Amino acid sequence: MAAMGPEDRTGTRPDRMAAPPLGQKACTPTPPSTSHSSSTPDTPREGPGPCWTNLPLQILGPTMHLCTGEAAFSFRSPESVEMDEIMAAMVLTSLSCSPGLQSPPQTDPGLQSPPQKDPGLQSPPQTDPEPAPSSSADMECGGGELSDSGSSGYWSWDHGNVSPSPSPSITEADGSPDEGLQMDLDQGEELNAKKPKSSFRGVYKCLWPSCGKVLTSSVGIKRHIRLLHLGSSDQSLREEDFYYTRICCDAVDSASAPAPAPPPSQSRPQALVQSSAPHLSWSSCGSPSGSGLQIPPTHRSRSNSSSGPGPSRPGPLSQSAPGSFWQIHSEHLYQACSPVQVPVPVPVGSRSPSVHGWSVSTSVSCHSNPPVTKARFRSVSVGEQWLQQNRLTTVNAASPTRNHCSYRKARGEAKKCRKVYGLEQKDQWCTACRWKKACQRFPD
DNA sequence: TATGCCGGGCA
DNA sequence: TGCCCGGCATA
Ligand SMILES: [Zn+2]
Repeated sequence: MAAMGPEDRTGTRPDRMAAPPLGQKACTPTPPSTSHSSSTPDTPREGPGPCWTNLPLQILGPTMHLCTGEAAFSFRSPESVEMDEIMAAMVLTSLSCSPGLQSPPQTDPGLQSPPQKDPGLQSPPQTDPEPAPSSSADMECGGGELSDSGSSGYWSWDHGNVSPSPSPSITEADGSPDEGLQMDLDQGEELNAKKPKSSFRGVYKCLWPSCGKVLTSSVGIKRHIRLLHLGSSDQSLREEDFYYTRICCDAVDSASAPAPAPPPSQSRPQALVQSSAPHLSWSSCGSPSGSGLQIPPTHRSRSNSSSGPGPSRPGPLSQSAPGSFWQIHSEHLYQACSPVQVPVPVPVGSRSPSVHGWSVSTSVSCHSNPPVTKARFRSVSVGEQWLQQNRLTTVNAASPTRNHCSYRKARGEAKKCRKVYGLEQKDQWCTACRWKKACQRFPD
């Protein structure tokens, strides 16, 4: 599944991606993933200019983001920044959802220019809405890093959330995942509730931190945001867009799926994500989790809220866990058998390996003492000896610790009486051999 | 299949 | 306790 997820998405994405020429959308998705992979250093590959900007942002911090491309933004006055944000938001909204929603006047130009839009968006708006959540989200997705992306995702929501819906919005679909993540993080409940609704296909979700309200109409959601969250202010009018997301069935599904995954990711997942694909970003998160492979065995402690996801993760865990299990098993094994001395592996019970170890410790040593010569001298005594020794050995072995390990010694290479003398000369055999016991004359 | 032995039974 | 053998594991 997991694997599929990412790929599929990528596959699907292309269309979408292509559709929105804007770097934005493309960016949103990618950044997260990349960010994960290369935490800081990498400057993203330059392909999608804007997108990459996000990366730096994460690292730098909310305000900084702008920068990748242009430090200038950082310097800007808050107001200007806000303006930018608004602009960006407008553009995004227009692109993603409905051109009609708000006519972003010139936004378009601004948007297209990759550098600006990201920066603008992220800086101000973010802080308000979901500072904390984003972080949490990050955690889940795959690594702390993601969280940053999450924040970016925040923004992404604009583009991203998009609903696959019929036409235009397609591009947005990419972004949707982000939202899903955040949402999950912040409000897992809400998501659940929403999903059903989302099934519709075009649902607008309120992104306000504590609010998960879902409305079917953009107007309604805006109204909701404006009235309940923003209050009535000039900015509020425009920022509404920032606080709601459009969700499509697809988006929802994907989002839901991924959500679980994220938790597991943490350390390794990132790698996966990266490898998998840039676009994956969120979706990738899901997939990775799905793949689960690596994940985080030990650390995952925080799987976040993810009480649920954690368990699901077994996949990954399983692997990681497996490792631990292995050790455990091995240890147990040793305990069981080795207690005595020889490291001979438990398996011994069955066969060969044990030979050296235990033979040495127990029986063999004993026999070695009584030189062959003696044995030859007389069989009778030998018989007794054999019995005694045999008993002794058993006793020693048994009492001490290893009961089990009643392994059979592996057959020694040395020729025994039987072989040496053959059936014909059975008389020549040592008593033990005659009795079908361990040969004393030719001990291993 | 032959060999080596354990485990068990019998006297 | 001594002797023998069934049966298993291994080569
Ligand atoms: Zn012998």
